[in-house]
Amino acid sequence: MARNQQQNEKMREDRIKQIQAEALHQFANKGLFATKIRDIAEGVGMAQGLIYHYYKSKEDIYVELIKNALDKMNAAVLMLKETPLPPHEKISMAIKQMLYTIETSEDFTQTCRLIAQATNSTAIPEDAKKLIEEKRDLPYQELAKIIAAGQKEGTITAGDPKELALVFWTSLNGLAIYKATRREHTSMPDPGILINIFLKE
Amino acid sequence: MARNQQQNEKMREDRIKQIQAEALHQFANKGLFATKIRDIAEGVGMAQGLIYHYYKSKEDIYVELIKNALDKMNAAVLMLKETPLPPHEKISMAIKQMLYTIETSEDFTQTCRLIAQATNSTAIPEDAKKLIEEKRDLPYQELAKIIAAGQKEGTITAGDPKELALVFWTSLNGLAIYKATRREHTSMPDPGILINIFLKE
DNA sequence: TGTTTGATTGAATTTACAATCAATAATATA
DNA sequence: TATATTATTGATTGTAAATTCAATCAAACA
Repeated sequence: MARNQQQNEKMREDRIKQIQAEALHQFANKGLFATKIRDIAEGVGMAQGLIYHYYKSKEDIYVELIKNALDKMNAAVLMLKETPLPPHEKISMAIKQMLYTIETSEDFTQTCRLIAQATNSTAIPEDAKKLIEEKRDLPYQELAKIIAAGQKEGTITAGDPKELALVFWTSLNGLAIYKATRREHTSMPDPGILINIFLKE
Repeated sequence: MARNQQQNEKMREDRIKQIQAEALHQFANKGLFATKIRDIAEGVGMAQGLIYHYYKSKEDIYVELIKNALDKMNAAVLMLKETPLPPHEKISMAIKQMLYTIETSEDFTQTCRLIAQATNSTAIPEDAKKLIEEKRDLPYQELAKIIAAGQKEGTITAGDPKELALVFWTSLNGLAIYKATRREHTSMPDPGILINIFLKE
């Protein structure tokens, strides 16, 4: 009836991955509205029309990327949560890890950029808004829990855990965004600076 | 030859201020491309065509707003520089001041948002890119100088002044952006958390 | 070999919007 | 009052871009 099922699906998935990769790159750099379907198609090396064989619309691609980005971020936070380390070591590990990843992974900084753009604009698809609404608070919440646990142990600085978590996440996020726009010219600060905010010496 | 010069110019300036205020609001919320000239015109309560009596193009409005935003930000930093206080007090004053302004001034958070969006997109007018290139480094540089001076006096934490300045500015910026998208629901952290990063006790 | 299914193309269609423009209104000055 | 000047409107124009579509291609399988 049809060509080999597995091959077919593999091809389809490959194409979709290509489109996603190119779209992430374009959306992260230029945003939803300045990115043209033609740009994405050209980037992948296919005709514009073919994009619509795989996605219903530009917005659909965008929404899927937003979902993936938020999920990836939250998965990382949940992994941190599950790591069998005392709270203060979780915090210092997370800081080092994130700074290193910002430094080395363009994919990661672009993901941060995509989320930042979406979070800071009211002109995004309804579905994207819902996803952000649902998912953006998890990092703050989980970090606040870790911080509170560390405070009980006496290893983490005093202060409202939610406020500390807010500073933690916005700082690292801010650094990722900063880095994204100056790849070559900058490097991340010493993790010690940030670790100092949270750990008692 | 013409109607009273002063009155004419006053009217013109008022109109321009109206357009700027509305455009800042729209651009900050939706970005350059999602904002339509009609949106701005409707917001001010004028016909679309009239916008073009005051500005050559949508991009021109945008570039002017970017310029104003960067200049405002830099003026604040230069004022801090000139303030007759020892370095560590400048830093703690700046932190308190910025957190308070974020909390109370929507105009300020929107200005931060506008700059953030522009900085994070490659799809902005050439002129805007140039302005950003020229002007965005001043806060980092001036803060680094203040920090270095405080370190000499022994009142500010050790560490590369540039790195500390980077953390300072990205953190506060990150908080402004965060606040912009959640006006009612959040308040800023205790300034002490941030002050702790920079001052020796 | 012929049929079916999915991949692919690029031209055609449609829509949305920036920018222009001709016409009108309001006011100042001569 | 007549003229000049600027403000204002909203319809018109031109363009760019999203989406659709008819046609072709390639591979599997009967």
